[in-house]
Amino acid sequence: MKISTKGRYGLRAMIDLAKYSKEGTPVFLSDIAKRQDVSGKYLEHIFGALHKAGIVKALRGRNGGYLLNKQPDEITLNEVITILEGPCNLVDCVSDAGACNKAGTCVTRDIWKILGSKIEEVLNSYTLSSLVQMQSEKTQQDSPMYYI
Amino acid sequence: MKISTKGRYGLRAMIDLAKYSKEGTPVFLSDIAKRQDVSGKYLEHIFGALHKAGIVKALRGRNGGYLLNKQPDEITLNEVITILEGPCNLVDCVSDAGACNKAGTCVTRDIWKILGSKIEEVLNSYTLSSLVQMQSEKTQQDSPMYYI
DNA sequence: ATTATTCCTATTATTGAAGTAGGAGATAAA
DNA sequence: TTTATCTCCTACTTCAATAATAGGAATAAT
Ligand code: FES
Ligand code: FES
Repeated sequence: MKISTKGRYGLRAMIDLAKYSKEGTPVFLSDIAKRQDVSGKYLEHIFGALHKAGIVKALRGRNGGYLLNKQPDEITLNEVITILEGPCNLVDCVSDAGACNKAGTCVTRDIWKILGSKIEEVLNSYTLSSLVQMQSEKTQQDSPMYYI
Repeated sequence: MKISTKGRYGLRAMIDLAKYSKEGTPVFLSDIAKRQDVSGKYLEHIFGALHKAGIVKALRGRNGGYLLNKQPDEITLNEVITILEGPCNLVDCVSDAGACNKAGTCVTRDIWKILGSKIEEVLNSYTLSSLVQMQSEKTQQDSPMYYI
């Protein structure tokens, strides 16, 4: 039960994008890759998926780059994670009853359902903008503050 | 983000064990395997782990088998799943800060922490006995009831 | 025309999951 | 005592997914 690098890198990249794309200025993938310390070539794949899902907008050609396609406070973590990791069914039979025999009477299936919806609930309670804010608060605490 | 067969089969087997081991009578692995429709050889592996973790007791030799080592209402799903799937850290850096660079300032790490503890919370709220009861209620509903 | 970007399709290497196989050790029944 | 029936242990195999890398086509500003 692990989140893959696709989900991890992708989420970090989306937060990065939310932070750095101000006023419609597209952000280079290479810059995100550098800041987040991940392979640029690999990030291309991830943004391919994000783009296909319509959550980011791409500007091609020189000085192109990526933009969020919605306001940062309208993009939940659940949306991002679902795109990159798939719907959070902990087991296949949750969405496809045919995946297990006896799915009708299996009580563990009910548990996996409950657990999956709990996870979605948590992921739905955070947006990109809330994460950006959390991050700025966090780094503010780390660096010294000067009051006049 | 999936539960492996080890966790799925293992949990179902533990529920089966809780249901069929009455009054200290050990249950054959082969019977569990038959009822749950999984490979007996594979179940041996799973019960190896469960036994090593001390959650089940084994009686060797002819007419041997397995028993729960605690009362069914004292065994939480979290305990079982943790043994079989490992602690539910969605990413490695949650338990080992060295796994990611910048773990100190990474805000997604906080999210994975929160999510992990939420999952544990849910899994801790169910025990083997509660699942056995859920199952008996479920099968009762499915079959017709006759009142006198 | 050149340069810098996204986009698209393969390819590879490594790992983990899922299960098999064969036999050793233990114990009760015959 | 022998035999049948269990758990236990180690090794092996097979398959699919992950995590990248690679090379170039399309696009658009300079
Ligand atoms: S129905 Fe899929 S695990 Fe029980
Ligand atoms: S510290 Fe591990 S994902 Fe950020």
